[in-house]
Amino acid sequence: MSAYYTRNDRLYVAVDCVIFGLDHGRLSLLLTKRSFEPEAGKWSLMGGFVGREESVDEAAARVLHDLTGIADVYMHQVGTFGAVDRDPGERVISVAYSALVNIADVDSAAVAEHEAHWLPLDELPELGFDHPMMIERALASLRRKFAVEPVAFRLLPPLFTLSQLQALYETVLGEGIDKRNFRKRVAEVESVVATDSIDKTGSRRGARLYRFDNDIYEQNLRFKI
Amino acid sequence: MSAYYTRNDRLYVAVDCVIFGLDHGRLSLLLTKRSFEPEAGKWSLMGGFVGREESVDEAAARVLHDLTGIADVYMHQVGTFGAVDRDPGERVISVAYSALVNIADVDSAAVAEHEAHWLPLDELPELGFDHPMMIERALASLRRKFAVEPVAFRLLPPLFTLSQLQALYETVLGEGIDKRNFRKRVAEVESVVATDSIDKTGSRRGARLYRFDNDIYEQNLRFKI
DNA sequence: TCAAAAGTGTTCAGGGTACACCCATGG
DNA sequence: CCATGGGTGTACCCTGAACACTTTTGA
Repeated sequence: MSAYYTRNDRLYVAVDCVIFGLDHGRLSLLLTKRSFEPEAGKWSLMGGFVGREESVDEAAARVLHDLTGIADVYMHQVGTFGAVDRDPGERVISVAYSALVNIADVDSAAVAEHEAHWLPLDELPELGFDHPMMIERALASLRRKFAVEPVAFRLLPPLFTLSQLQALYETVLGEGIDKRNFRKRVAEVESVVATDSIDKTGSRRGARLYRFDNDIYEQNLRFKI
Repeated sequence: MSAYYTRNDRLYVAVDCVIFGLDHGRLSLLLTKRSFEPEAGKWSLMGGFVGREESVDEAAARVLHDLTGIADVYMHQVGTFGAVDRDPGERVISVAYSALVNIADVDSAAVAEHEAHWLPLDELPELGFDHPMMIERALASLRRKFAVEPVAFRLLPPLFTLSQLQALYETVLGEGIDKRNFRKRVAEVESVVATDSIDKTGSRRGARLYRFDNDIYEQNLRFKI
């Protein structure tokens, strides 16, 4: 360990996870009720400190894994929040991450242990710290991603109906979509493939189930270059 | 000062600035040759540590101001780089910022004092740390911004020709643009206004000078809502 | 007079959007 | 038999891309 930098300050660095999931068709966040100071009693994003021996990305993955039991989750940085007074207790800089999970994969015991709950985005409670800002930014970047990458399928179960897919797009993009135009577009995407299964839970008639094929998606990507 | 977090590690937090400028028509970066360890002798982005009493954004603005003498520069976060071994000397987490400046505004004395130089993007020297990755990410986000916001004008002098503007777009987007189509598009943008001045330095015939009117831009924005 | 950059319109194709009705089934 | 969600095709418009020649003037 060298002394190049000894004149400078060391600061606490934390990560906070904005965890998106689709709960009964509603876009939701996994939030916990804080049981300790500061901001005890308020809802907040799940967070943790970055240790000396782990990268920031690793810290985020660790926090998410502790809470949900899932590894290898799709995460990306939303931004770093570094206002001097953002944490009333101490000077803490936080790197916010956004994560997309399929709710069925979540270990409900781990979630219960942390007193975490899925709360729909359009009915969020009051949140502590600068977490509302983080969520806003995460949502904005989610919208952008939706327009470019096939991230929707990370929120959906392996088999899904086109109505579920459309509803998800409508929620995230915040606007209605014409059913025929939507299906026309999906039909042109080879990586969304029809299966032989039918979902009978959503309607009397039953709806065909589709799956997302990542191999096909990546092949088509390569082809474009 | 409380003791909520005393069990956790404190880390050095730095900022690094990817400073874009247009030098003789070429998109360039302001880089310095490091005179001290670690990575002494290599070129690097201009950086500095975040102090306990300043926000991360403030630290970035301070570093940029020290080097260029400019305040109120357009900056935004590119991302946080937190690999454990990214700095060979110590554990340092760095938040990269991108800045767009008009080269004429730069205080050349301050720049010289820091042994900084404008180096064209397509002829970059070997850089230390993970700075190449930061530059790559900054460039990607610059391209995205160019497609959405009128950021080009932050790199150009107050008066510019359409050829200069087109050349800048071509450099940043990395592809040629048809002159007539480009001018047609610009003509539809009310915030780019023709002036009565003519630039005689670039051609025998002379080219009309244009300016960007931010008020008009913002009025049109409001109108769209 | 000529080199060098400035400036100027039209045509066409493809993608995006608007729009309304029949189908299958369980209760 | 009917309520409920599933599923399907067409016409039009508008944006984006391709494309080449004339103008001005300093040297």
